[in-house]
Amino acid sequence: MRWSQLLIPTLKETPADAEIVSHKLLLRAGLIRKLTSGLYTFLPLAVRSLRKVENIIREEMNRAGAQEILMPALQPPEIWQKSGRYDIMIDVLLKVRDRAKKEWILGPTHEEVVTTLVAGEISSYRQLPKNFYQIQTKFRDEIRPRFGLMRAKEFIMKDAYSFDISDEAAQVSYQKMYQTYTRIFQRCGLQTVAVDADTGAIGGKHSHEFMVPAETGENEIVYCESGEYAANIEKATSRIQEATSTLDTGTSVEKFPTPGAVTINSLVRQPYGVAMRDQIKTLVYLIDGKVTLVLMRGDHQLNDTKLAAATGGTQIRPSTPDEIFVALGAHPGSLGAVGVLGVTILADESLKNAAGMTTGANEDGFHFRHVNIARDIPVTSWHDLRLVAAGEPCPVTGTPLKIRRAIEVGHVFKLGTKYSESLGALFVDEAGEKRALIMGCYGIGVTRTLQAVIEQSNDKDGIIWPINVAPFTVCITPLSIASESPVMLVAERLYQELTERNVDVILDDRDERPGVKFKDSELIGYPIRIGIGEKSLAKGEVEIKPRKGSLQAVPAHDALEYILAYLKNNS
RNA sequence: CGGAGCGUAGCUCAGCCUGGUAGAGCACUUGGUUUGGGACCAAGACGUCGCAGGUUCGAUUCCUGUCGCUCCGACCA
Repeated sequence: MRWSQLLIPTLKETPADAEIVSHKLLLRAGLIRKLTSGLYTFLPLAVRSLRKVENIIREEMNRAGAQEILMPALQPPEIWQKSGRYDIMIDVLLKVRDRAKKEWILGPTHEEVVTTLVAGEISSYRQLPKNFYQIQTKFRDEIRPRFGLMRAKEFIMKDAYSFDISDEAAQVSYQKMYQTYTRIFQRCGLQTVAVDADTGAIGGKHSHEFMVPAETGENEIVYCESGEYAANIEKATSRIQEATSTLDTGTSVEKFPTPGAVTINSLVRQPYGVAMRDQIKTLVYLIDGKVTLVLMRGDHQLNDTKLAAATGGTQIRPSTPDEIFVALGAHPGSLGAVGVLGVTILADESLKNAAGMTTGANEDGFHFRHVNIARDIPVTSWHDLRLVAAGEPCPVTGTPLKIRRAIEVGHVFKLGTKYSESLGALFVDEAGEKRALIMGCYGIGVTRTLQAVIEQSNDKDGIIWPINVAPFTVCITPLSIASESPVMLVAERLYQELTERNVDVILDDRDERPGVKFKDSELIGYPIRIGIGEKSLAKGEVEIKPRKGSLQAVPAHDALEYILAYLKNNS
């Protein structure tokens, strides 16, 4: 392609509404433009890279035996009611109405549609296993779209769904996708880490997320440097530290005045001097309308996701001070669970056997001490509810855990029979029995992956595209564009030759000064630039500048071979 | 949904406090000079100052409302 004919609106200045480097570069390099919050137009260069990412995904999915289909983005609400997700996902569903005022859903994901398809078309174990995928636009009513393509109302996703006859077979499908994802991201030039993850509203038993480590990521991952353990912080656990006081002095619970002391920290200070880990923090939550007490050790933080997973609740929020006063007769800061009856009490595992603890007395200005949790608190059930903190022992190796931020680009789930049962996707097994299909689902945020590549690969001058997903692989930069000049003749010849070898090449035929051309090519980040100017051409040379390497003067007649060799060795 | 900030030329922003009908740089058009790292000179075009009310002789400026955008949060008692 010739640069002068493409819409590549590069910017010298950063648009005001971009916050993170990849978003700034998407705008500055002329890849995207915002229509409105969370909605973007992809310009020619972005489309080229996007198609390359999509094709890598297609090749690898096909290699893994998956079949590409294309499902409607517009979906009937009835199937969402059948699966039960119409209510659970109500907040993210975008809805439209047709002329008859009938409601439709703009699909945020396609478990319901694909399961409906399979329910109708697959009926025997002989037809299994199957894996169907599509690359399609998804719609989600995000609370707050942000960071360009990272979290948008409309985005492109590759979603795949596997159907198997047994858990063992489903495990094979899952593993195959796990490996496929690893290959896909590798080919896109992305470094990813696979981590244990919570399954959230999709449901299911196990899942892994593919994470791109980045300071600007919206997720936190917990990992052990040995590589033995990595998990999303929502799911992460650590070995329980045995620092909690378990000394049962035999002393019975004693109420003592604590005027004005309404935080963990204020009880740590004198005159009380109670260590954080010797306190019980009592949190009050409203879970599906029911008041629930959640007990944590004073030095621990509650992990909301674990709470949701432990209770199976869908509507979870902290109670308001007023609701708390009605339920417990005291205000936040003086709450406790000693002797509380008729209310569900969930406690974190780290409090098991805890004794000699201090907690609120449900009377403003008073706390209890010498609390023996087994003796004094009617705990309904025990759970792992803790938010893991850096430095805690790894559950596998015991060495200190680390935490870093990351961008989620892929997610694989074992779904089990949640959807096949609710939507009637049954098959007849070898024995003639009707059973529900075992499902898995596998997503890749295609547009997010594109931005994650940029977030991970850039420098002060601009994007550094990995060869496999660059909008153009080679940029030819003639420093004069007079049509019969020696410079332009060499440029045109190389352009022809590279095109004939199926190399994606752009010829910068703009009538611009050299500085402008160099800056633009570096901002956009083509993997290789071929500079052709009168000076070097006088010596019979052209200048080959890999985006992340140093400039090489190469004889003009060797340039083609040099580039082909470079591409072969670096992609 | 709560909090904070911002809406002035295609982009980045100034002007507003102290009201008198709008500016700079970049980009764009024309001409000229330039031409190996985001050129220079000259001329030109581009604005319902987000929108709607109010105050005022007069509002980009002050007040109210509204819409949009960005960020933080939606959580620990």
